[in-house]
Amino acid sequence: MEEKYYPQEIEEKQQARWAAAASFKSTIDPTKKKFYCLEMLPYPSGRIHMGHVRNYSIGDALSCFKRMSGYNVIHPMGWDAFGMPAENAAIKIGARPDEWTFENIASMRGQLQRLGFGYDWDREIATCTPEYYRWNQWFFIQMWKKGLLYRKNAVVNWCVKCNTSLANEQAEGGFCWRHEDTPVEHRELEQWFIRVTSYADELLDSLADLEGRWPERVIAMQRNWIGRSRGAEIDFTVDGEPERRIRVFTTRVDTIYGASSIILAPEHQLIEEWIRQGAVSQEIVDFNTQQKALDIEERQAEGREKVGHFTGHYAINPFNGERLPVWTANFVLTGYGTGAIMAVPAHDERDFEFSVKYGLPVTRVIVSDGLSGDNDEAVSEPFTPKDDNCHLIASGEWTGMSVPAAQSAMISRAEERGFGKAKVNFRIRDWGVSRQRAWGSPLPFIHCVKCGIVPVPEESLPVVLPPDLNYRTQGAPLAEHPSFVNVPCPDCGAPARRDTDTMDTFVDSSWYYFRYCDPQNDSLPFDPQVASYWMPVDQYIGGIEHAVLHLIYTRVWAKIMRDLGLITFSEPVTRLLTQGMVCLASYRCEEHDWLFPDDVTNGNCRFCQRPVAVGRIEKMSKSKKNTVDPDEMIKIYGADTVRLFMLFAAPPEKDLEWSEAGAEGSSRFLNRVWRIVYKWHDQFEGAIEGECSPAARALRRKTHQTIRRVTNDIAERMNFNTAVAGMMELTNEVYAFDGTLKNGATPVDRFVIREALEALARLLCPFTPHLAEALWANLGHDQIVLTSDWPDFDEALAREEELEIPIQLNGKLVARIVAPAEISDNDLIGMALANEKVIARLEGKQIIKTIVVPKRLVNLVAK
RNA sequence: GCGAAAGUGGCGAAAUUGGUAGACGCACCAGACUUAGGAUCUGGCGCCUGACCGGCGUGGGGGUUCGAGUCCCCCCUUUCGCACCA
Repeated sequence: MEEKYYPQEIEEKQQARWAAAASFKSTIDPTKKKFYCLEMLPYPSGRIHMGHVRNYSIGDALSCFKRMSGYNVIHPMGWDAFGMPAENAAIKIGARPDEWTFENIASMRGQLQRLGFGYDWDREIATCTPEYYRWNQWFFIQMWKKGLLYRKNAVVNWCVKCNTSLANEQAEGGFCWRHEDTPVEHRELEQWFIRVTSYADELLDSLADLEGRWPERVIAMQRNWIGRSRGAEIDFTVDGEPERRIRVFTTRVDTIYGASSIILAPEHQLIEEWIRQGAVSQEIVDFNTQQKALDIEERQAEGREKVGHFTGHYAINPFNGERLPVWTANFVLTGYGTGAIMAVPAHDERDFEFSVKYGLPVTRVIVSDGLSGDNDEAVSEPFTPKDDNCHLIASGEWTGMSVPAAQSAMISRAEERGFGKAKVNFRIRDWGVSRQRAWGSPLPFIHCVKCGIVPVPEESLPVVLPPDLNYRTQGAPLAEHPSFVNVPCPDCGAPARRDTDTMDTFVDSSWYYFRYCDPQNDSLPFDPQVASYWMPVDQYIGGIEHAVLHLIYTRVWAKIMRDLGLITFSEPVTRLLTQGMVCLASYRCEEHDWLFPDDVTNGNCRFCQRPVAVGRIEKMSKSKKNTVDPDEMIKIYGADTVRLFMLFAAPPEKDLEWSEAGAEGSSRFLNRVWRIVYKWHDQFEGAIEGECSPAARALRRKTHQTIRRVTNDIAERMNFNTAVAGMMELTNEVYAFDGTLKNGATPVDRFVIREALEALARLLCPFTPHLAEALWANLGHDQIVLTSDWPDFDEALAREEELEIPIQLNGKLVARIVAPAEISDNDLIGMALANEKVIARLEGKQIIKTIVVPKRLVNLVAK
């Protein structure tokens, strides 16, 4: 054994041993319980960053622990390999996207291997290979046949930087998800859509099953995103044109007697029609033109003023025959509900604001129970509770009914009379999956003038992306590739055109982890039998940023696969952990923007000498110039230290601040472990279990307690940070015991030390696998420790013999006494009462009550 | 504005069921070893009080309890998500 710890040497050597032994290869074994541990696959940008290191350190620690605990673990890795950066490289430097991508994959795979993560590389996939995207195409054809995929002309979100359309999830808040400073535009395009809305109810309802297993935050975000609201659609006829109806959506049909106007979105088709017919004033025409010209950002600007105009038309309230003015206004959204609302100013904040501004009447129709309520007094603010402690007033025959009762009764009436019906609306939309990019999965469809849209026959899949595309063109590279575009129609043989869009890359990541189960299959995306062994994923680990992107799409995809008969379950991910970000302080100069730490001297900008705002601690990012390169840290400290720090510095779901001093602390600990193992590794001859000295017994106890604690911290809570703290304590105890052996160690002492060090080596496996492996070998073992058993502990040896028991007087600590662990309550009280401090403090007082919590404390209540 | 989470030493954090607040680590201080140490080992380290004794202490205020970081109510702050969704 080397006297000093040389991490780089050890790491290379142990990685070679694992590779030679195929330590992380997984195969189906029906006799063993499986555990599928999955981390979100990276985009092959070229370099891994600290966020990846953290993500994968967590996953690897758990995988290793589960493997050692007897599970048949599958722990795969792959590449989300389609996407914009490769295409940009093609445009900027003339690279071939496939070559560029595979080079990046090779270098990142090397980085992951140097970190020693235990992946089964035989299962590796890259989503840009025809062997993979072929199955995207296959899925699309199955969905098309089932009506789950369709094509329509639609107004879509368009990012000018990506130069493509985006799904709603990718344009949240009006900005592109990849370019947070770029507002999306509206464009009208013919697009492919996946019918996500037909799963909306199920997506929402089964979130309840994920509670306790998925982070509350993610569940809340998905609930909000799906956004189900139950209400009714009610038809108002246009006054004077009884055949023409305006359908509104409302969740508060009970307030309909308080409606004082009907408001249409500027894009509403009736407005368009009236404009065509010249049935509205020039004012309305101008307003309409102006509103439609605004982009999403402008329309959503904070505090935007509500603006509207009276159209000159009226509509009839079907419940009471009242004649209501029809307006058009900017705050009514075209994409939600019917694009038309009934405004009830007394019971809706937006309607109130609008109606007050334009002098529309405000009529109360709901009041709290116990109040009579009338409309003699002006309404000063809207009253919006929806609970059943309110009832209706001034509402004809419905007056006096509770809100929920009125809602169902009024919907029934509308249904009877044919002017309305119950209706559930969702915020979530169908998933727009067309992308006007070339580096993506081609769509397996052919457009024929005679036959329409014809799917490519399954036996001719995959539709391969041509390797010789010209990316440096104004137009679409795929459309400019004649032999790709011009194909005969599979049905009639006439000349036809291939679809030249590609799929959203979120399609690739929606099902990639199913492919890991059966990565070579060339007749199906995966064998259902094989998937039924490994799936669902037991633990998924990744960033929160995918809460309503990937994590919704992948739930949808599983339900689609279930309906295609490929799987029998509906939720693909049993447990989800969203790890915190890796952060570092950032620096910003008002003139030179973000600065590297090296460009800040004495708090001033190196370029302009202006004082630098010592920025907030922010997520590491290139644009903020606060990144730390994992490779450099590995060179300095070794992979084990970097991994240990990632797990020790904070609990996994919390943000973590990278700290060089903290990394040094982790390194110091590993060196400390190494040194004590070095000191003892050849001292175990004649070691024998036997009667221990008190100090030796204490160390044994600590060893067994530590095994118990580390096991529990990982298995029950995934609190790797406290597990590490436990191992540090054990190490400290070994040093303390070592310090007591000035006069030499007995054979029993040697046994106890070996037991502690072997336990430590095995407990370290999930955290610092290379070091653990090297220690294990140096302790005289031939087999690979990472694939050996997790240590057991002996409850009897872990049990404390004596306990320090705090004595409280009226809940305040007055003394601590040391008592045998198994002492009776009465004896413990006796010891407490005999304590000097207790006697002094009790003087002149009477004990009223005594509380004993066995093994924890004694509380004397006295007056 | 709505929703969610969080607030504990100089710092990162522990405290698993209401039961010794601050484990473990960083930084700092002292001692030992040493030619030297930014190595290593040992000790100290919430605040006030010179030490003891004692008092205070988990964002602030109230409450429940023998006992509250933990449970309940009100308030403040921060972070995150949503943001005209009728």
